[in-house]
Amino acid sequence: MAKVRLVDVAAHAGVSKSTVSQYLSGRFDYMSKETKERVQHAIAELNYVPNTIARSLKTNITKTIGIIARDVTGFYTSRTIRGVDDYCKSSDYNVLIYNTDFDPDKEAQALNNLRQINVDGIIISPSGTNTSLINHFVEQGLPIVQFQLEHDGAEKNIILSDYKKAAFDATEYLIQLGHRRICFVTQEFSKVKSRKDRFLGYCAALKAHGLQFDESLVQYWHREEGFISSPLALLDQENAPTAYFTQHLAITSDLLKQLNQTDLKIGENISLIGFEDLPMVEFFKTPITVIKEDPYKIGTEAAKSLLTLIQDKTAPAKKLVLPCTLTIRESCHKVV
Amino acid sequence: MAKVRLVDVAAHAGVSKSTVSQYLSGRFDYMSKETKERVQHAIAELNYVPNTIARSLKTNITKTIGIIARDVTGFYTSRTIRGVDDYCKSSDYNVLIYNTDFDPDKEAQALNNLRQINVDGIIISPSGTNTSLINHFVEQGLPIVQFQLEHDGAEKNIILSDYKKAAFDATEYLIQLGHRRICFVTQEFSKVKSRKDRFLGYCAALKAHGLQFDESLVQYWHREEGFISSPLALLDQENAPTAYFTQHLAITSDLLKQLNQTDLKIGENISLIGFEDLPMVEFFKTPITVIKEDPYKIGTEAAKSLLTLIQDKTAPAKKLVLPCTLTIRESCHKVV
DNA sequence: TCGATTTACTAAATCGGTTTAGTTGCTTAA
DNA sequence: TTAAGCAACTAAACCGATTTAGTAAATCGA
Repeated sequence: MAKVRLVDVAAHAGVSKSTVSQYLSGRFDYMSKETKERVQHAIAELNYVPNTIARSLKTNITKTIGIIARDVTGFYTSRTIRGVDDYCKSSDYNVLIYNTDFDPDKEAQALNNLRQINVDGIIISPSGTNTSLINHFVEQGLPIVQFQLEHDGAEKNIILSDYKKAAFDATEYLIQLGHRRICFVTQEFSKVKSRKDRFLGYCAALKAHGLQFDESLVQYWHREEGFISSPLALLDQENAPTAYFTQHLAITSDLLKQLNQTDLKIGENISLIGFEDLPMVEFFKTPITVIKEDPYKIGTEAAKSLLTLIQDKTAPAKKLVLPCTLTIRESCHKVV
Repeated sequence: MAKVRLVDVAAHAGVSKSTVSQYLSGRFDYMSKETKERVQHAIAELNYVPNTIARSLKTNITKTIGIIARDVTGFYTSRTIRGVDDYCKSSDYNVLIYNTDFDPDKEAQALNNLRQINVDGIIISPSGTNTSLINHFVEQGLPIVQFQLEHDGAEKNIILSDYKKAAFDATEYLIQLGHRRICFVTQEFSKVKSRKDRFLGYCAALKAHGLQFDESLVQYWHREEGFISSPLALLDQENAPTAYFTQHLAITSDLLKQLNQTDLKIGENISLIGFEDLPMVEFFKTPITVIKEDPYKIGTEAAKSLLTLIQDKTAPAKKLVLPCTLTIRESCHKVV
């Protein structure tokens, strides 16, 4: 049973290839009702399924996009991917995934691969290292939408959360609970706007409430090396912090591990507030108060932007900033 | 700057298309060293990147596979996908994802879509409803590997965990802690071998330790409707269970919610053991003891099997059953 | 020395569609 | 009456590779 091709349908219906092709793409401009029905019948009878690859070769449209993100396994990434996928599937696009594990080389590899196989567009959580490659592709007409991380020179077509406001809100919430010394635990952020914004939000909240910014309360964490110096060490000094504000899930998790080894009780004599929601948090010893983003929505919005760009390459660049929500649970105590 | 095609390379190197093509596919059988170098040069100079689509059209090879699973967002699924993806990427295959959300229609849709776009193979966690469609595709020569769920009439090329032994081990562990009445909480399993196996393992352990099987200790859970009757109700009856053995993450989670609303203390006066590991379990009020599968490995093994099948369609069908590990945490107490 | 091999290539068909530029037979309008 | 216009198609070029069959020159064996 050889595959049924368009020619077979044409022969069976007694028309030309062109006519069948027109039929398939819904161009009925000058097609008689009778012909239309004959083609329709032939397709049904032969159980014809068009060959997508042949079509792509001619049209240069693959109906496939790629998503490049850190790790499907992650809470945030998996939800973003799900959002992207749902939106794409509803518009008949397929999505290819690429995990980068924060590795710029893998990211570059992913970008190049995706271009080589002619995807119609790419959604990427950029490391910042491949900005010029991305821009190069964009210039060549390959639509790319970014999310999660904003870097200098790459502010177009990007979906983000309102990190600054979120950090402001979280900090203010702690201040209103009576905290005066809030430890800001972050990755190095000088080159990443999305991380800097959080810091700015933190500072703004301090200022708005007449609090002095204290350099020593900014603690750094590194993806490979962990904490540069343990944030818990601060507790032994005078003017110890009463709250920790962690800037993403991995940091929250690492700090949580450390806190669990002390006698401190989170939500009683030490507070913790984190960026990004956690899975299964309802079963935690102390459910953690967090700034929630909406990764699923980020995914759908990114996909929406991308498909718009694909359909109309001249569409204006779009930067979308989604609100975050402070989700209060039990990890922050009142200070008197 | 028009795209560089194979003809351009050929012209630039002063050879024919065929020669360049041979070069690209590494068929140097009768190629002079000089020609080889000229082609190499031309490719480098023109920055030539082959058009994958054109190649696919002729070769009928897309170097793409599809994975159909429940939901990327899930702990188990995301890890399986990661395994599949890692293995595939290392062999230069791309992977397309399809989420089914346990919906057989979406599953059928996914299968049909993937076939239409000519993927080289499919990895699927089958619902059981589309067995004939799957078999039909397999007969037509499309390699398919299944995982996670085994159904009658679909026992070939499948990667599973050793559910029976795992359930035996978990049950035995509870028995050795002194439990005599263990509530087995499960989805309806009559049509799903992978679920039935767990039940058989449970029964076997009871029998091995001279315990009587009690029908009333089997409780059912349904994906949409939740518990058919609350397993907690059993606690009010005489001969109440002292332990719950939940058959997958969603059930564990639902039961956990219910238990958290009682005065019972898990690991002190009620025991809970679950199938499938949980994320962030180290931060739980009571870290749950579970039977761990290895979804990542299931993914890599599934991909490995699939690529083998793709490379050699006559390769023998392979059924792989991976061991599980009982990971003891703090949710099971001793009964005296 | 001459046909048979072998080496090193190439021409042309092919994959299965899309699309452009026609073609043909009827209607219209002047 | 006749050129223009239009409806309803179709022939053939094209997308960019792979692959088969074939060719010309060099080498080989007897």
